[in-house]
Amino acid sequence: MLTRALPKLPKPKTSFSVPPRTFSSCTHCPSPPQPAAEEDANAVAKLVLQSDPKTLSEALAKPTFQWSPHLVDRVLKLLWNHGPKAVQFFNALFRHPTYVHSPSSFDHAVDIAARMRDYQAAWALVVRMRSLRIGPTPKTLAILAERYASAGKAHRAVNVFLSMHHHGCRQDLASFNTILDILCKSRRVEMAHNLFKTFRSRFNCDSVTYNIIANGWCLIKRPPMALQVFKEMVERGIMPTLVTYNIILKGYFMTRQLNEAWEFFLEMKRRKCEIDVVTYTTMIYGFGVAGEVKKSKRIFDEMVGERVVPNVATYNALVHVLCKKDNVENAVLVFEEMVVKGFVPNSVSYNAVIRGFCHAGEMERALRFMARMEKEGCQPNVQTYNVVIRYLCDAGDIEKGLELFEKMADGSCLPNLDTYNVLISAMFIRKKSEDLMVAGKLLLEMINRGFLPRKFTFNRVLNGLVLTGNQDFAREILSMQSRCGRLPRQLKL
DNA sequence: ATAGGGTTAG
Repeated sequence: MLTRALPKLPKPKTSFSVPPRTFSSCTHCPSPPQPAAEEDANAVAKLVLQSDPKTLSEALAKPTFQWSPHLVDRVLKLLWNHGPKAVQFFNALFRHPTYVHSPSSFDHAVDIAARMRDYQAAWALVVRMRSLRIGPTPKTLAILAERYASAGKAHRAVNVFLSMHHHGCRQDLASFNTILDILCKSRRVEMAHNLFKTFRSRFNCDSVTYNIIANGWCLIKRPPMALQVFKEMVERGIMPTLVTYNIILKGYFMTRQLNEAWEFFLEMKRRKCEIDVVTYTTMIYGFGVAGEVKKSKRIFDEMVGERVVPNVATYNALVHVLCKKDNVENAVLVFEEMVVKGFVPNSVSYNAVIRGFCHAGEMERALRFMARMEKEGCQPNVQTYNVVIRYLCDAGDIEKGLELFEKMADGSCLPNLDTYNVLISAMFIRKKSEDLMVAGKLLLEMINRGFLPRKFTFNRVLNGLVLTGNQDFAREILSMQSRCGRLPRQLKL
């Protein structure tokens, strides 16, 4: 029996439960940040995208702009997918006669520079924060560590943590938990576990620490290791929480151990856990994705019967499952039910339905749903565009895909790495010389925007250009590739 | 930015 394999555990401490916020995000009552700020940010982003870097400082110094940390942060977020422009904007404001950057804007700038792997620029900003005596904060260093980890430089991430005190930050339990989480989320769980074992006596590790490590093992599909962490936690007198249980539960689903997940869920009930909306959402999603849609729906009903109130994430899980394993029409019914009950769908909800339509080959309905999304005040995001563009191209409507892509250029939703990859792949469908020229153009454009194409993408485009007789353009891309630090492969031109 | 549930695809 599985339950016998579970360590003997005390009844978990239940996390503090927040009352459901069904109507708190009503569309008629906009949240605090002034609606005007959003339009200002869009206007500034557009201006930055269009202007010559040399005259940008002057333009930004004009009294038309009321600079505030919030506005600067908004603009940086809009320019997120155009790193060089974002950095230009941030630097140009240094020359403003009165405005001084806030720590949070610095953090965004550090993030953007580090994401482009310009660590020198990122550290220069850290130094500048220090001389202005506004940082770096532990968050700044966490951002840097995260960028190192996701660039495959986990050791440098650890070094950032180990040398925190050199930057005027305290090494405490919170920063320790953060670095462990960063390592785990970039799948360096073994390294996280080792760091944990090395330093656990120095910090008063808590349930959060153990939960982070347990979650890490689940992420790389090793629930047995998570259970071991669980056991060790109990042995050391740290009470598991509902979060711990929810982590293990999801771990079983990730390894497709449905029976174990079900048994674990029953065990949670037996141990009188106060099963919450996260537990139920995990169950609904887990069974649904595994194809057990009826069980998903039954669990949804059970939740309601138990007076656990679903939220948008719960509905999103169900909508996703119905799109994938049932059919879009039923997903739409659940979506409408959610709306009727007063829940405000978010971009995840809309994207799930849009993907459902795309998958069912209903491109017109997907596009109409996208328009509805916009009308209801939920701006289509880059994921929305990526899905629709991908399916339009797959369906052979490459012109329409390109058209949508052009629409993104105005700055309200700039294309990201995935968008470029999707579109470049689409340029191979028709095997037309002109399409390959477009692919080459897109490749150069993405590099100019701070994205580093994979070697695979370079090779594919190079091959395509050579095969269609565009040798000159291929040469240009090859030289760009070597400037990007990617080894140019042998190619006869 | 100290932990858990919805954004990927056959």
